[in-house]
Amino acid sequence: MTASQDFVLAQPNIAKVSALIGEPARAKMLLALMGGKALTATELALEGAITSQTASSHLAKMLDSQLLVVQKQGRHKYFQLSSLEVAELLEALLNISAKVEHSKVQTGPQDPQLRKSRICYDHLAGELGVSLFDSLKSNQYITMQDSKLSLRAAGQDFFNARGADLTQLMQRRRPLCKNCLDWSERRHHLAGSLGQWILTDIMNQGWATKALDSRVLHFSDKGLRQLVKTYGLEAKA
Amino acid sequence: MTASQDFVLAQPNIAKVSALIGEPARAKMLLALMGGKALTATELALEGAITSQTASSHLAKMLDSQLLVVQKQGRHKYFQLSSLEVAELLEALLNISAKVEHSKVQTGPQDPQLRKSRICYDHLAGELGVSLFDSLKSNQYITMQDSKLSLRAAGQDFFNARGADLTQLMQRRRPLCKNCLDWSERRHHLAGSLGQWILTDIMNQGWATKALDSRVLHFSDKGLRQLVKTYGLEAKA
DNA sequence: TCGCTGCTTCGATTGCCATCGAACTATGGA
DNA sequence: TCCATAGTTCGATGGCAATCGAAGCAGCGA
Repeated sequence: MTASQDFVLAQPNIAKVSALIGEPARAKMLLALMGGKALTATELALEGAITSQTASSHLAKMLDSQLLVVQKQGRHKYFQLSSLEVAELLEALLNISAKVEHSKVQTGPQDPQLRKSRICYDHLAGELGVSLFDSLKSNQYITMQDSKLSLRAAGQDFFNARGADLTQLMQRRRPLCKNCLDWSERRHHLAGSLGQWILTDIMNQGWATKALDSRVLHFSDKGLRQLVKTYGLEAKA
Repeated sequence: MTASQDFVLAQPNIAKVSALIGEPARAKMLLALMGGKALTATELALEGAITSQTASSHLAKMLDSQLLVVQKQGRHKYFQLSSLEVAELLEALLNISAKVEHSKVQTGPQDPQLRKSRICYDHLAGELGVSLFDSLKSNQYITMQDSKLSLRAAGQDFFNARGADLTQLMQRRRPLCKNCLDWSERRHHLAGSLGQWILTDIMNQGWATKALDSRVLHFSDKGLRQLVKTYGLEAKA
């Protein structure tokens, strides 16, 4: 054998991972897991609209290639995305796909709930997510330069006053503020550890509840008013 | 028909795009295009190790879903990735795939050339890319906070002196400095419009030439010395 | 002990799609 | 005008992988 033959092309095999996501049933399961909540095999089978046998086979494959992780609890198995990177990969795919489909004369109607406010793995997305981000910017709490975000002094005061432990948030490896392109709105919303804190806070305050079966976030009337008041959201045109 | 039925689940179809990339021959073609250069249908067929008929069918599909764009020149067709976003998606896939394969006992040897220095769509990657980035940081030309990069005054002077038109670079929509995780090194290198400028400069100075058939960048001895001297790279351990 | 439910394994079926040979069109050069 | 090359279209083939029924295993409660 020649040495040069041995050294031909050793790129990571992106086809394998991509083919996994490329199967419709698996894609549906993965998107369901973008809600951030761990789901059982049966729930995921429902999401994928397939029988539990088929789902079992799919889930085994996704575990094997480490897209998912699993926790066993009694006779249930709870699946989750294995890492933030997987969520980010899915987000990148959502964006490209949304763009492609948009240019091809919009077909079906968008789910208005999903469009209004949804969970993007661990932070708030959709119309409300975008408005909130706009508001933070117009208050100069957060400024953007070259698509990089900074939390200004006023913003630090604001979030400290709301009870966020910014020093602790900053110590994490992931950035404090990060923008995340929204596939339904084609504008940015706030990700990063601060984005995560805001969503947690919304839940803790009881302003909204997660839908059981999707990524939709349901705000109560009161919760929505509180959100608008707290962050000074613009009323929607 | 009930209204609620109409509104069920209207997420972008990520499976379609992902399935496209999930086919090995197509994946190879896309990775070849990560070199940034436009390639003809025949060249891409070679990359994918398939006949031109098959390649034609694949290319038509990728054009249709707007992963690629094409320019006709006489009897040749030159294909390119359609946007920076597609390149970023591929990069995300490379990273996840590299991580997965790494955890499964490294199989084949990595191509040492590819590992040393390669083109990542429009900027320099591989060992040299990482060293260069490290050097820019240790000189305080660029600083990192929360994984966000800033070009400091000293760095602005440095690049201005090298003939970069920073004001023009900053006016583009994409960020000036952006870090990009390197799948072979598992560390960051410099992307963004400045990263692009550096690669262009390397080529203009004649320090390196693109390999005809891959993403590998070949530095001449002299070019490499110049690069090391100019950017003050550390000698490799 | 029994039965219910969550999940997995096995095997047979099915349908899709990548593949290539052959034949075709189009461009450019001699 | 004729030939070589780039790319496409068509049709037949083959292989792979998703699917589900049936059967099995494993917790859990009564």
